[in-house]
Amino acid sequence: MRIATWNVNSVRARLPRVLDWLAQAQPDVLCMQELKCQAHQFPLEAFEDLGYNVAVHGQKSWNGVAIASRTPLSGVVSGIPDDEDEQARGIAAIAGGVLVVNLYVPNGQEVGSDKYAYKLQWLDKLREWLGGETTPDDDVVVCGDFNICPDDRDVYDPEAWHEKILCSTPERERFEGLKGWGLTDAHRHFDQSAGVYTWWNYRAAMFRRGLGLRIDHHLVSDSVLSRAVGVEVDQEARKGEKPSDHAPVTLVLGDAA
DNA sequence: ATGGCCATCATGGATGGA
Repeated sequence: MRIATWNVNSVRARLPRVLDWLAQAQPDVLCMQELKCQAHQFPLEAFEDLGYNVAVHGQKSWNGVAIASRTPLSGVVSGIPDDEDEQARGIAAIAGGVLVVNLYVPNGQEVGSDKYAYKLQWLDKLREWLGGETTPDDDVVVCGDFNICPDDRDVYDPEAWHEKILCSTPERERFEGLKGWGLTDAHRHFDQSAGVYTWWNYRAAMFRRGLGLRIDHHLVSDSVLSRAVGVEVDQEARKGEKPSDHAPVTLVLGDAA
């Protein structure tokens, strides 16, 4: 089973790239973030034509998340972590027996800003929501665009980013808190090395120069980790015409025991 | 060379992204 996450930066602007990637990579599940459209604007038929069932949580202009799955989705929940949140940043569903939680964590803009406070509060609420929804004894994958570099190995220039947005200690503490609840950063489990990135700024030829950040993650429960074979970042998808600024990241699971 | 982009809504330029 392959569970991918990809911040597509507009599903409508990116549709040909996303469909090409789906046809080629053949994930069982694709979690998308930054749809930048309402649910009724989502190009549903194109996904269904490729054999995917889709659950969409959208909003006008910004944010928006969706889960596409080859097997039917059940128990779809949106409005994560908070029903009152007007921003469409979380959707969860059971796919192939696994609870898949797809997140687009707020960016935070700048440490100390109102948006930064919202980000930290959002992450605190997420932790509460998870505890109320499931337990780490279940098959759980919490994935998406976390907008957090867990440690300095995930940053092309740690000095320049020291305590900056995406790298500040309070953000990293929230990430560690999710791990403390009972989840494991799947990529880091398999690869201790520095310099594996999932996002590269469009500006300044950052991708060509290999200067990026690792901010898209799979946090998995122990039962999922025991089935995991590896995590793949598809840098090819960041090349070519009209790419997203994020690469798709795929958690690969072996056959269920 | 430390700056370079891109999408949305709208139809110029502000806003947001990370």
